[in-house]
Amino acid sequence: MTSDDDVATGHRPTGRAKGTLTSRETDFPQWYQEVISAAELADNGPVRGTMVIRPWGYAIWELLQAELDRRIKDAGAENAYFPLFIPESFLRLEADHVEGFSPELAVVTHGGGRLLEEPVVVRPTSETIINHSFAKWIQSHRDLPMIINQWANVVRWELRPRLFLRTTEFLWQEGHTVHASQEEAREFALCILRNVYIETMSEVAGIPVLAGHKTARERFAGAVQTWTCEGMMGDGKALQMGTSHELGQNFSRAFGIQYADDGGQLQYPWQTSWGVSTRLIGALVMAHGDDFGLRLPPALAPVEVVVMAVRDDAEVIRVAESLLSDLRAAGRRVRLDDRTDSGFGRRSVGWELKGVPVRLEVGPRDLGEGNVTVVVRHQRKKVQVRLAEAVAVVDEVLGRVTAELREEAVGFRDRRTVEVGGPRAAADVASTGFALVPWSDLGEEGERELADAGCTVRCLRRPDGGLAEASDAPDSLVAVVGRAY
RNA sequence: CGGGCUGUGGCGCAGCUUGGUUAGCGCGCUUGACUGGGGGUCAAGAGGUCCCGGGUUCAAAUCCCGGCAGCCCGACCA
Repeated sequence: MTSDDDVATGHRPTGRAKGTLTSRETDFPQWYQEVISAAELADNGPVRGTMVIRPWGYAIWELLQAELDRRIKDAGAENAYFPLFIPESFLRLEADHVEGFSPELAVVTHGGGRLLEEPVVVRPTSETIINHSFAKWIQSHRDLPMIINQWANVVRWELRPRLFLRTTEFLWQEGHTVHASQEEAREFALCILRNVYIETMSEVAGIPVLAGHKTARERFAGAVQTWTCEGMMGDGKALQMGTSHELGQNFSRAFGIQYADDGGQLQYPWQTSWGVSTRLIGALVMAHGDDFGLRLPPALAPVEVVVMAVRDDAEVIRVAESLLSDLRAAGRRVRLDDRTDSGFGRRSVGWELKGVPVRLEVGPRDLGEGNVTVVVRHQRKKVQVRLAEAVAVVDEVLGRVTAELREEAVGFRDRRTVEVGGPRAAADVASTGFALVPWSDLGEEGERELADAGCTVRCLRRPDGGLAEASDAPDSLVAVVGRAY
């Protein structure tokens, strides 16, 4: 590397300026909307609360899907698909479940031009319809464990929609499992939490998460225990990024799932369910984005390296194409930007907004010296390197992006996390970040007080940050309190 | 459910108070030239049921009535 210059030129640190994003500090929600639009991630759909996921956003989702799917299958799951439409009566079979979801159901009352005898609901989640199948499939202890995952869309009617974070229809993965024992079910729920969710969020997306279990108030409708991953976004607010539930025997009793154990006795099995959604794309935007746009970890970047031809020049194009094929041969997702009829600044800004981790600028000036320019998105640094070293440098840079994004996010989160002693202090701290409060200082009454102040217990953990065991006394745990999306 | 606000080219807005030729502006788009290492400059263009229906008037984006849609705040829900 022969030089090392910051490229932060010509931007305004605050406020709105022509052609740039509103700064995160000025108005975070406004910035969020602008990034999603400018990076071409998504548009609003014509029906309120619906979302058009554009190619760049969908490509991110496909990469995330692939990472998750591989880990889910490693955990022993098989993929399947269940219907979008569920008989309304199914929802009513589990009391807490129906009570939890009723307000947000979309219900189809007409079909084929006539009133339906029994309305069907558009799935808000698939516990009921999948358990209907489980009841038919499971007879013997030899059928267990049953571990099924589905990739699907679900609908929960939302009154306050936000792209990716809270939309009426969204895409997700939902896993549903059946086990012979409570311990095995619990272990499995935790295995998904750790080996699939936390690992993907931290190692692949570079987003650190706090994990723990929900209070009774925040628990999934129908679950006996809900485990969660909570991330801190760039404005200090909490985002629930994934949940894994122990369902106990609630659904197996409601749907009559029974198996004969090895002694021939009929038993109700123990279940789990778990899911993450396109909301994770919102997390990616809010956890890593800066005032210049998205910053993507390479594993989730539809394009890891863009090779930009600065000029329409035969030698420039030749070198750019040669770098392109070298990088491709090295297994990188790479794209050539040779739209030299469009301004260089416009193109640079465009790739920056989209969060492409590395740009390789190939121009006559560099080539004259046998160099190319490497631009590192997450640090906004430009360095000139020898042409022959370019692929190796790109490789080195891409190799450290995710860890550096994660370190930055960890530092930010830790600076905004404070230990306090009661609900009032917790609410205060939660206005900018997370408060850690002993559950014994809070309790359900303190939890209500927090709700009045606009914040919630995101999860409960051991004082050392570990997950609680069943044997842990509730009063020995610590609550993570924050304002939530 | 209560209160407030807004509907005008693809997007964001002005015009409405005080009715009057051809409804403007920014961004985006098209074409061309000059440019070119961070949203460049200039020129020429395309693009409109002014939300819908009715009324007043010689004349309505503008005034009146009704409807529809959306947004914000509050309440409710979680």
